[in-house]
Amino acid sequence: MRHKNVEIVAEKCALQEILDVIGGKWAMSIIYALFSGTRRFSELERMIPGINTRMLVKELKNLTQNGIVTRKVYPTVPPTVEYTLTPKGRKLEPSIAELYKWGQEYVK
Amino acid sequence: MRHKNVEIVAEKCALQEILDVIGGKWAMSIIYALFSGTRRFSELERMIPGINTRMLVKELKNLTQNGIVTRKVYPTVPPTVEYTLTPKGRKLEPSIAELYKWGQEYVK
DNA sequence: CGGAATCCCTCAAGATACTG
DNA sequence: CAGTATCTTGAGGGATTCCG
Repeated sequence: MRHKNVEIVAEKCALQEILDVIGGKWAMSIIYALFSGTRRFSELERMIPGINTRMLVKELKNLTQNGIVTRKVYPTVPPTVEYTLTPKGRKLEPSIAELYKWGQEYVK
Repeated sequence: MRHKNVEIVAEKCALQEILDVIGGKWAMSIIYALFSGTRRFSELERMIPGINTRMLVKELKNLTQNGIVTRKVYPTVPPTVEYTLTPKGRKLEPSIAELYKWGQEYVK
């Protein structure tokens, strides 16, 4: 008999927070795009094929509220808005980079 | 000017495969539970609070089809079914472990 | 024990048009 | 340019019952 005691894993808190951040369909793509540095809204839109305005806005708002990215507005005309990863967000880099590596190794 | 060229990131293939595997609400919990070794269906059910039968079945089927876990049936009465990570699945360990660490560091 | 089969429902995600 | 504002759809997920 290999497993006498079944330990409880995946207590809600940690898992939920993680999935709230990277669980969305586009969150990882956005974070990944921001690894390369600060980006404007339209840059992100062009870097991530298939995303639409509404989803980009929504995810960026979510990431901002979760303390993953910061949003900086320049009062220009037309408006300029820049998004940057926070330290908390940058700490996701190793994990996400690893996941991408895994994906590339195992896709077909 | 910091970013002359906007590189395209997050091509669909890699990202889609990754999210098909760990994007589901319970996938990460299941994979995480299997890091500790082979588990029976009912063990997983007890290790992951909040999951229900249907979702566990569904995710395990998904993970099996994606080559993340293997399913072994023993013709006993009552039936015994064991789930184990494949090498491909075990290669997710570093990334997911990192994510959990991140979650624990940054939850509240 | 390890599922399969139903029913039900919310909400994530898409498309599109409009605006300061 | 960087977003709102609507409308719509389908799939993800939950609860429950039944079965070999």
